Amino acid sequence: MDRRQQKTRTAIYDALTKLLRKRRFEDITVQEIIDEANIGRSTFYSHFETKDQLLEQMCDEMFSHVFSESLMPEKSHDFSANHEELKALLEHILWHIKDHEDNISSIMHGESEKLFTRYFSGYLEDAFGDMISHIDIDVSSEFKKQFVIGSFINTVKWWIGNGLTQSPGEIIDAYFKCLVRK
Amino acid sequence: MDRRQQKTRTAIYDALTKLLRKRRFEDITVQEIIDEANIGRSTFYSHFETKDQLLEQMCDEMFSHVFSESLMPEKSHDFSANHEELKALLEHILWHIKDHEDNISSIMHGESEKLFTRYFSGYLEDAFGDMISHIDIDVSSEFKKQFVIGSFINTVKWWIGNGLTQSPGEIIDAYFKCLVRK
DNA sequence: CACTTCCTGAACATCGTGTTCGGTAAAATG
DNA sequence: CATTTTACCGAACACGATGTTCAGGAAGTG
Repeated sequence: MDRRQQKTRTAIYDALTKLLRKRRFEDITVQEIIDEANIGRSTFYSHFETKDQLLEQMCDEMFSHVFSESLMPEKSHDFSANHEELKALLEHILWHIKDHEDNISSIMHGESEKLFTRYFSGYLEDAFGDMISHIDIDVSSEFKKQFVIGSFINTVKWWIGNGLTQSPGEIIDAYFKCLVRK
Repeated sequence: MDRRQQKTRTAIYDALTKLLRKRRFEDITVQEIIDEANIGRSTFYSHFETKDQLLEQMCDEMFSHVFSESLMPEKSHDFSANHEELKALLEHILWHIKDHEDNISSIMHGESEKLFTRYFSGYLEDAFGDMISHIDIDVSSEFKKQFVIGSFINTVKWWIGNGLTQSPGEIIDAYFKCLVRK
């Protein structure tokens, strides 16, 4: 790919990231992004059709980094071993989130938060998949799924909202303590 | 208050409610609301400064209905009695939500969903208050609060998103089964 | 019947969006 | 190198939504 394209692309990403630290996405103007990135107006529109598309592509890229590097565990037939692997996997994801703290925190306001939830939720359905079926509670599996995944995402959002104060390990421990109640 | 004011006010509310059934709040135009309400442009702006203010006031009114009629239980010193009262209170709220199904469902998209969460969360902090301190898990009380309230709101959102298929009683039962794991 | 308050709607200024296009600079090609 | 292709630039433009203003008409009040 042309170097020039790369340059403007990252200039735009960097500009948006910087602006997102100060205000919500919906309050940021295309012109501001253009000025911050120091590019021409038509250049912006030759790269992205709209401001929303920019956000989506930027998130796509970021989340694929966060999640793709977190490989799914091999599924053994031993449930408790699986359970430990799941905890390790989730903790691993939290570490990745911590790595991208700067970008993720700024995205977690306004409309863009929903993108996060959607991505995360899709990913977790796979991760939690058969763990959920092993939970022995007398409620529909749909409800179980909603409860387990929803409360996990919530917890992560809460963690991010508080500036990632605790360590990933602490969060995972606390979450499973609340969920499993051994 | 002047009857005319009342009329235009409810005309505006009704118009917005109707439009919200079809698209998200952020995609609705002031002019559309005006046309749907069949009022003059300047009339709208003499009642509300902006579109957002309209939404906020409308939600204020609705949520105060939903929650104000749900009185807090008297706090006894018997925890398990308190617990039953809490379940009854929560079920009561869900019934109120069901009553306002039409309005609430349309509000639960886009930015307005956050208003719901904020209101609900504030209300639940009171409701769950001392119940949370009685849960014996070795995690910080902040975390407990986040987990309990967050997962409840999630559940309710999920319920609403699915068209309030189950009965309030079923939802409360399922929620407490997952939470308490007796 | 006065008198006050509210509604009306056209006209206007303002702002953000997205497009167009002739010109310039920088890569790629051979 | 010389040539061709490609990306960037930015001013100008059309468009649509927002919010304000104001003079005149309609509806409540006493």
